[in-house]
Amino acid sequence: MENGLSPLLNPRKSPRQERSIATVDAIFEATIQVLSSDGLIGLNTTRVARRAGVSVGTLYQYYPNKQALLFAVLERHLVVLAAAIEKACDENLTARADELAEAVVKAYLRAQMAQAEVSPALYRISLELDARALIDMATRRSVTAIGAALASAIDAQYADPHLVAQTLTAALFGTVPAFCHRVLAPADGREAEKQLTIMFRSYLAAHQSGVSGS
Amino acid sequence: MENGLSPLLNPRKSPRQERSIATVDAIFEATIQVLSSDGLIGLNTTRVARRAGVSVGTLYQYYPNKQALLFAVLERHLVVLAAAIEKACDENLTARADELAEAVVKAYLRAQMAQAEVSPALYRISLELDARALIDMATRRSVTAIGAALASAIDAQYADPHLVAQTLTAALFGTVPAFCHRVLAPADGREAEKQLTIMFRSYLAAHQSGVSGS
Amino acid sequence: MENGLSPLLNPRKSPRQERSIATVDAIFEATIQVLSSDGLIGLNTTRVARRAGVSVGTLYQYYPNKQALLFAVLERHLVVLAAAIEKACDENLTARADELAEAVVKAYLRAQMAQAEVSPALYRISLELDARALIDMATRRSVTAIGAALASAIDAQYADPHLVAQTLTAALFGTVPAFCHRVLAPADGREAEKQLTIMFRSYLAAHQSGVSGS
Amino acid sequence: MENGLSPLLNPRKSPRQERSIATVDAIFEATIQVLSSDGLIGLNTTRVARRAGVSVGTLYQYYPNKQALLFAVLERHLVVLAAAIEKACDENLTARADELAEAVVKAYLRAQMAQAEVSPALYRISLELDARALIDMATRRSVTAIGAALASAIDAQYADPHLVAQTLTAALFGTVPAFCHRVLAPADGREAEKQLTIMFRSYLAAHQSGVSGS
DNA sequence: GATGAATGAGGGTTCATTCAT
DNA sequence: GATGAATGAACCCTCATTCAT
Repeated sequence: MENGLSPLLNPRKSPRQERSIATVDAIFEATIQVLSSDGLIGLNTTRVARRAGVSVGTLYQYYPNKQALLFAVLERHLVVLAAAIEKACDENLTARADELAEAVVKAYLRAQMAQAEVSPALYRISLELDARALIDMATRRSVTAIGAALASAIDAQYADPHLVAQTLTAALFGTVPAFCHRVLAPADGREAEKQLTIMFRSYLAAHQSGVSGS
Repeated sequence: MENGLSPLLNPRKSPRQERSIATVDAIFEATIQVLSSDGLIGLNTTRVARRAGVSVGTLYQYYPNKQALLFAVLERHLVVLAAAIEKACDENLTARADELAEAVVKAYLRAQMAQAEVSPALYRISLELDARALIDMATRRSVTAIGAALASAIDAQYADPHLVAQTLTAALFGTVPAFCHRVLAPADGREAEKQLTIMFRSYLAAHQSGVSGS
Repeated sequence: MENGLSPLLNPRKSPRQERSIATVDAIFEATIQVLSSDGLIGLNTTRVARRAGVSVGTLYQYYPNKQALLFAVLERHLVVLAAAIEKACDENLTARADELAEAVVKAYLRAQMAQAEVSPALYRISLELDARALIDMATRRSVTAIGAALASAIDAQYADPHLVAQTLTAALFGTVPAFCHRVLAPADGREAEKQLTIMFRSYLAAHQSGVSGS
Repeated sequence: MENGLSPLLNPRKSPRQERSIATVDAIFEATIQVLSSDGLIGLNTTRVARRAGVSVGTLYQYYPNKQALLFAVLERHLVVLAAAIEKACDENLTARADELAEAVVKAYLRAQMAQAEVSPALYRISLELDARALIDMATRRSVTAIGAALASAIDAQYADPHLVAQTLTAALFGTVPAFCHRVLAPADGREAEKQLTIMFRSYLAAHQSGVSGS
């Protein structure tokens, strides 16, 4: 919240506020569009404003600076991802570990795909200075949710569910973008999902039986 | 610490050439330093030149433009990573799958750690336009090496070693940076290595026995 | 002193547009001044902007690059010249050839003199790459106008009025600058006009009688 | 001479001097070649040196700076033109005026054509600061030579042969380049020569009969 | 004398941000 | 509140010229 602006959460609004909100949204969407079509490098405030159908001045009335714009977009992206993982975990609180693995992988990938347009550009942003806080937020939520689900899994005990959750989160937030960026060339989404699911399932299984390598 | 520029590998060199090589190297190292300390956004040719102790003009005598500078750094990084993986695979061509998994994870992480200074910044570069080719090169080498090692593994058959190799490569090139960037906060390198090894081993084991999920 | 930029001829304009127009004109005039005082080599966008009393950024809001600036100035110069010749021809469509010669020479010289400040510098521009199109435009207009006037001249027939028109145009656009640039040192404008008129008249007379040399 | 350097005239030379002369010539020719192929804008000292097969340092040993290089080329060009005109005049000292006209036009055009490669670029140079002196030299020689020839022409008296000579010189040095630069599109050299000759002849004839316009 | 690596001032251009209207 | 013209610092890059070797 302190990082930039997140004006997306006010419940009640006056007519004037409604217009404001429409404007904020227009700018927000324009940012995503410009990001998709021109990339991070091609994104500048003038372009965003034009695409949003407002003037630069107006843009600066709602977002204090360019970073805030990008942070807002990145934030929503990460919030959506985190929420998807949380939902999958909540729905599998008392499921078997392999069902959990499948659910989490599917949820994450579905959320990613839904925002496929922007995500490449967003990864650029997220690596820029100070997005740390946002990413921490998202991964923390993911780790917490997965950890809780593991702790309550019906079929197994984990020595360190937090550690396992961290690993899965890292693999999720790390590997998937790698898949996306055609590291895995022929990998249509389905195949990626399948392989990741296998990997997660077997990793969880390994931890259940207490194997701890090296 | 070779030299980072292809056409400079001649064995005999005049004093003048030596000076050139020293300069190229200085610029190359300065790029890494500036990247580490100021980030990709804070990197500009003037700063790099100053840090290298040369003038901008000199910089442009050896690198045609700013991108070339960044590419050179990224290229060396990726080449080192790919070579490390290849070496690990070669040395485990007739080993068991779990030994291979351990070796590859270890090799990759060691190589990463050795270049820890730069790697955060490099991931920024690699997401910029046109680094595609370099990344393709590195991942292709990784996939090929791992695939070959799997095909010749002593203890198992894989229905699709290439696919498995691709997945591991993606997990490697994707997850590890995520680990690095404190997705996994308390994860010291050791722990990351341990968990990744477990994950890889179990994933390979899953494929050996023919489990294919979903 | 119109405005030098095509899309600004709208009759009604807001205060903001007026400011814009004033700015464009200021930049345009500044370009001419800098060209006159510092020459083509000494002209740079910073200097032009400063002389116009605006910032470089503003300059680039109205002219996409330095060339565009120079082209705008050159274009207006050539348009004025071409218009002057056309007017002289139109007014002498049914005159005698010697009257036409006199009128054309006088019109061209008058137009030149009126812009004497810039013309030296402009000839530098016109020799740079891609001014071809502008010069073609101007000479084409001149050739067409003179050709038409010759074809309708009351006292003579020309075997090839187009060729004659081309020659006169070349002599006009070529010789006069040479005069200007003190090839003809003591030649005040009057004398140049007189001699050129004689030359054109006699050249036309030679063609009337069908003499075709060599 | 004072403008830059003209090291082309030393009659006797030691072996060392011979090598020097070879170098100077190589640089000189390289300048012309670069001028022809890359234009004035594309000409820089490094390129010239490379084309000459020497180092920049060497170039600067023979020419104090870039201007000197260009001046040398321009000077030779103008010297050749002036010499051609002088020769034509000398050979027609006691000829008829129309023969003189023809001879001068032909001589000038021949000389131009012989250097056609460079002349476009040279006109760019000649318009840059301080080529004034060189151009004055050439035109003065032309005016003097033509003036003398007119004064001794067998068939006519001229009230002011100097003025006539100046006009012809201006037309020559001015119109011809205009012809060259396709003001006169279909004008192959022959046609240009023919028309110019007609123009000069008739102009001279007009002056013979004492017509003085306006 | 010859070399070419090094210099660095200077040029063109961009763009985040401001502020008068 | 909205506008968009104006700003100017900062960036990338070039090239005439120098000088240690």
